[in-house]
Amino acid sequence: MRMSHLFGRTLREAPGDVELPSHRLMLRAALIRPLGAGIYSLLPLGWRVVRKVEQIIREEMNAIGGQEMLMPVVHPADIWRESGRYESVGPEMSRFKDRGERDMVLAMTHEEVVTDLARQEINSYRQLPMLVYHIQTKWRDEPRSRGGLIRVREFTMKDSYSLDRDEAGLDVQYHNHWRAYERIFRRVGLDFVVVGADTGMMGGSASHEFMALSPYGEDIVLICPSCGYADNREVATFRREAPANEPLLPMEDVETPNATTIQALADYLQIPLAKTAKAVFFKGDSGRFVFAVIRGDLEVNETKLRKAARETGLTPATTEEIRAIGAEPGYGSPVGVRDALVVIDESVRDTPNLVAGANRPGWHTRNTNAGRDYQPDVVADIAAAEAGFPCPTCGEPMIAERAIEVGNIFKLGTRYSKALGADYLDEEGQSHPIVMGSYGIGSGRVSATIVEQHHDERGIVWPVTVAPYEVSLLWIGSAEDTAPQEAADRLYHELEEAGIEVLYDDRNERAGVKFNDADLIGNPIRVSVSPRTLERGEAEIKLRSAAEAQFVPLSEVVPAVRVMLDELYARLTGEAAD
RNA sequence: CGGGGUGUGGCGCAGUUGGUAGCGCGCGGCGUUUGGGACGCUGAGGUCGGAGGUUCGAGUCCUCUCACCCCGACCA
Repeated sequence: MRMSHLFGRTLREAPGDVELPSHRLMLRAALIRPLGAGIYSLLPLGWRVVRKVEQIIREEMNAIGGQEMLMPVVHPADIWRESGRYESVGPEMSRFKDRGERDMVLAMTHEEVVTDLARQEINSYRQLPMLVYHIQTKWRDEPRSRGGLIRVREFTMKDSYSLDRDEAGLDVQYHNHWRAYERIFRRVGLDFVVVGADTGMMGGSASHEFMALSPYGEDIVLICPSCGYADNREVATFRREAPANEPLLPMEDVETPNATTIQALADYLQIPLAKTAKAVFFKGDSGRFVFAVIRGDLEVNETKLRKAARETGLTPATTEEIRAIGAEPGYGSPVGVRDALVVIDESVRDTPNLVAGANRPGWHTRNTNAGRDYQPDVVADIAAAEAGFPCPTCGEPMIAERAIEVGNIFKLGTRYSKALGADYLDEEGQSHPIVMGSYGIGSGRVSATIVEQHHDERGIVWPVTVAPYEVSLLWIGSAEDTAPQEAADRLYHELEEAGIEVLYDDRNERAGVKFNDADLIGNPIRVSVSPRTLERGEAEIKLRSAAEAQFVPLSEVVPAVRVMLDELYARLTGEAAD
């Protein structure tokens, strides 16, 4: 490709309001352009990257028996009504009516369509197991898109769906995907961890997320450096201390003016945070008031609380709602509240004589004890794990890292097949629901995440497997002296004939412009010729990732580039590798 | 949805107490240059996000509105 004809110009300066490195660089390097909030065009260079990512995904999905297909982006609302998600999914799903006043939706995922297909096509255990996938546009009207291609509203995702007769079959497909995903992310050059995750709106029994570590990640993962335990913070647990063994003391009210926070309370009474009980109030989607109690030194994890309370969602309660159940903001206590689901953390069950609120302003109560003074409706782990907390499996301190979710795998089970009636007949002629799994990778997000992990102050440093082109070729010198251009033209044709992808900067620009653009775009190998190199009949070859260049005779450029490319590819695809 | 911020030429920005819009980069032409974002001359390009209002006069003041960005809520 000649840069003089390339659609899309590099930008010397990025728009002032973009923050993420990947967002800045992808704009500057002419990979993407915004159309609206969370909606992007992929320019030719960006599209090449995404297509390479998708091709790697395709190869690995095919390798585990996946069959590629394509399902529609516009769905009749009916199949979403059948699964129950037409009602349960909120405004992130966009709905509209067609000219016949029929309810339609824009696809945010494709479980319903696959299940609909499965009930038509699959009748017998003889047809199972099956694995289908597609790479298709999704629309999710996110309340807040941000960060370039990391979090967008319109995006492209590879989603695969496994169909099996039983859990054992699902386990195999789940494991196959796990392995395939590891190969995919290794091949595109991502540094990642696999963590246990919440199953969220998908339902289902198990889920893992593939997390690329990045300071700009939106998720937090807890990792144990000692034993390898890793979980999304939403579900991460930690080893609890043994229950304290001390006699239960009688309750006693104590005046605590202005002690509306746990810290103020502990300071005022001169006690550790761990001797206080903190009340946190929520209103559940069901309309129920959820009264969570946790020890003062811990924080409530809303995902865990949501599960413990069996709510689909929680919102912080208002002052009026809190007073309506007989509690008092800042001085809340589970003792004596009414019309509320009381959920206590294990820490509250296991720590006697906690100081809690007295449900009246300015007063707390000493020596409250769950079970004696009030009956919790649920005792559960609702505590957020933090960096430094002991690992649940080995007890060593864990670390917390920010990460970007680049892939996930879900065991759906029979949630959708039961709802839509996707059954098969077994050897005895008995009907059973198909056991399903779903597995996603966002190709645009993967591309942006690669940039997050592979850039320097000059621009992007693409892993060779996903670079827009393998080689940036350029000539420098004056336009009058045609020797460098002619040499570069010859190299361009030689490289292309050798099957090497070349982005040829044939523009009549100064050296600085060409070098800076080459660095910005970040193709892994740069080949340049100039009057200086031509004096010795040589070209300069430089790795984007290296500081030093080497010089080779013009006739050796193609084989030299070939060798360097082979090494770069081997590093990412070879089993051994660094 | 809450909080904060920004909208002035393609990009980055300036614009005073309200007085008829400017700078850098980029873009076209000519010339000089040519190994890390050159220089000179010249030229094109803006209903100042939109609507309404105050005023003799609004980029500037007021009201409403739209878009985008950041934080949070939210989220396969």
